[in-house]
Amino acid sequence: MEICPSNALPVRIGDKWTAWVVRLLEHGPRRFTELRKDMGRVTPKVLTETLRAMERDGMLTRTEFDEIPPRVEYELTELGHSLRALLDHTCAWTRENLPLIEAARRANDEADHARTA
Amino acid sequence: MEICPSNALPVRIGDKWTAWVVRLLEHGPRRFTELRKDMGRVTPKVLTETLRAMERDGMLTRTEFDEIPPRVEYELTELGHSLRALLDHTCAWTRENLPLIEAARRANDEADHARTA
DNA sequence: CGGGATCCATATTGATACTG
DNA sequence: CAGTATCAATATGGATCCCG
Repeated sequence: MEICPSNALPVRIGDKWTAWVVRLLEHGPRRFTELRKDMGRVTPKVLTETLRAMERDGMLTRTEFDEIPPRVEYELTELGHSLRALLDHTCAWTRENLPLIEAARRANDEADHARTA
Repeated sequence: MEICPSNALPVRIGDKWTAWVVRLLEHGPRRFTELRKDMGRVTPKVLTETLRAMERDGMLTRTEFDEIPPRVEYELTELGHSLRALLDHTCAWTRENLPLIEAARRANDEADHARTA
């Protein structure tokens, strides 16, 4: 799945991994390890922190099943889905404008380099 | 001027002060000290960093006038104004949803507290 | 006036190892 | 499987002082 470049710049939803989690949950509940495997390199600690923060803010629910081996599922709430809509919007903006930003950056860096040289 | 609560949660545009700068420049160019005075407590170092980063990304222009005492003006570019539009959108989302987030937070914190007690 | 330079406090993220 | 615990690295922001 392609995550939009919003992770690169310049709009951030929550902390570093929040947007990613929203994307991975947008089509239904997922398990801890599924999330972990689909997100670049997240340590379990950081993923747990992210999920707990999102749960606290009402963005998702955590459901623990009483089985062995254990199973826990995370699912977006309505509020979480509303956040997804906002994410879509910022992704659209980023897709449209990131090339302009990168062009400006290249131009400015080149100018700086010319002045230094 | 009332800045929207997006500084609090959960969407961030650029670094900590970027959104603030966009707001302060949306009606025209401003000078360094004007910006500084209107933004809570920013040290000149951090404000300079913020402005330089935004300039590099093509969000604003920096114009130096050859006068004594020195005068420098910062002004949003078209790209900067487009960022302002995105900011408006995220502010609207936040205004709508922040109460829900805070309610969820209170509810969860209360539940945790009850479990601890 | 508009910063630059230096040093410091803290928040955020990651690495690694271990467990009910 | 789904985490927790501990420790370390780093990025960010701030304090303070100084200068052309």
